[in-house]
Amino acid sequence: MRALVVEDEKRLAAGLRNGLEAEGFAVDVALTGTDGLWLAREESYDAIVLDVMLPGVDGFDICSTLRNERVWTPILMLTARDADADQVRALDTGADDYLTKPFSYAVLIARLRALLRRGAAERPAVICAGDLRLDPAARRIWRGEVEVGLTAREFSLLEFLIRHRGEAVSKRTILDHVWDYDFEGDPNIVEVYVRRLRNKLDRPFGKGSLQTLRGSGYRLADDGG
Amino acid sequence: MRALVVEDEKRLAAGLRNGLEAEGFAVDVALTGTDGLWLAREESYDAIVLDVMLPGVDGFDICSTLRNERVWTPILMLTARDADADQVRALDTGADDYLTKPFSYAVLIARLRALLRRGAAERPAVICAGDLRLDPAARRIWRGEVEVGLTAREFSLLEFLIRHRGEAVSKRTILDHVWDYDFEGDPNIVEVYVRRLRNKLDRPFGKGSLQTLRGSGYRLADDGG
DNA sequence: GAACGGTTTTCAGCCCGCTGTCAGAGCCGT
DNA sequence: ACGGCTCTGACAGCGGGCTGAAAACCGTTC
Repeated sequence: MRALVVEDEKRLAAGLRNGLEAEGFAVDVALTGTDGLWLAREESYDAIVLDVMLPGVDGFDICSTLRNERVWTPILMLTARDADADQVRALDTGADDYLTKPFSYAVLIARLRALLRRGAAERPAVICAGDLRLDPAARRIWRGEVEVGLTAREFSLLEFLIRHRGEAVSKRTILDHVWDYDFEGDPNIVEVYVRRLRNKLDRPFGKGSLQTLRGSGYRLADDGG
Repeated sequence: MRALVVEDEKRLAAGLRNGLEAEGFAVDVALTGTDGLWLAREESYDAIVLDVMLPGVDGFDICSTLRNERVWTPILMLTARDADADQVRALDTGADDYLTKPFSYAVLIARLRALLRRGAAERPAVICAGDLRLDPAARRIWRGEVEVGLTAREFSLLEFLIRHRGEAVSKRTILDHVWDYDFEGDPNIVEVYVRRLRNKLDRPFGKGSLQTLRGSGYRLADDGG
């Protein structure tokens, strides 16, 4: 379990590191908001403990930035005791829980564990193949930073392919999974829809992620093209 | 301070009543899960102590039912020592803390006081999606600064959507949650109500937060439009 | 009980765009 | 050059969703 602590008070930061490490976490500490944001983006943590009061980029900024970038790592915010508004704002900007200072480590750990348990299950992960991103819950697709609109059938097909990225999938398999399993129409429909996906996801971006394996089906490149 | 104790072992129930009353709590005791749930709903407590092992409706059921009904009274669950899974499940179903049997009254009281301190303020009073705000307790809605009046059904629908903001929700799911789960009328009703929400919340403000995902349902933009 | 305002549900018609089909051209391995 | 896949553009039908209105329902008031 890796945790990131973003906290500018050095004493508190050190205390948190010790407390969490004693509980078996691997801990990184960032002393500024900028560093914190950078680490949160670059590394992959199971949880983030975030002080709201930071010089420069504050906790709210970091939190909303991460959420905007679709980073769903569980975030526990540390707020000042008397600032009620902070707590509302913490949850609004996308934090999963908050703790008012001062707090005991026992409580912190308990909350963090609760978050971790909910954590991942909460929202099904977005699936990526290179710079192709698919959010199953929201039913949204991005190629790099631009969102691409797909119809229901196009979405199902892409979802199937991206879940099997890097694998060869036969036309028959696709028909069974994306169309009704008893579909008895023209298998050419798959070619038609592959083409539609290419037109929306590959051609405009100069990519070639959706490969034809003549005689044995199709494959979505696992690096997204 | 009013506390509810839900516990079927009479000796333990009596002990808890004495211990808590000695600490200045006004205590109600329920000996069955059904009674406990009923009391928790009807009365207003500052804390609930809930045994997981109950004949009939058990502690988990009570807890999740209450949370679903948006009753956020702090809940302390009493679990069996060796059942690790119970403790996880306790927190997952929405309990705020748990205690393994056997326990000392001193610890119970201490934990309970800790819960009370965090207490009700814990849960966000309002849910937001961008500049769309919903106050579940007060049953009020604002778009930006202006309050919008909704009927009961409109409110339920919006509440459901805003709790799933950013996610695609199918018409069937909506029917199950906003209408009776066994609703057998015309699903067109959802379209009708979506339209009413749009007329009240989007159109007058030049927004388009309530999107149609043809073939797969609706989605409330998580930035509110 | 009758009248009434508001809410909820049903209904029928319309529209648009998704879906699946097809025929012809293109491509590839043999 | 040939035969089988695959690609491509066009097209017609269908059905999902939208809309306005009317009917059923429900709680209130007289």
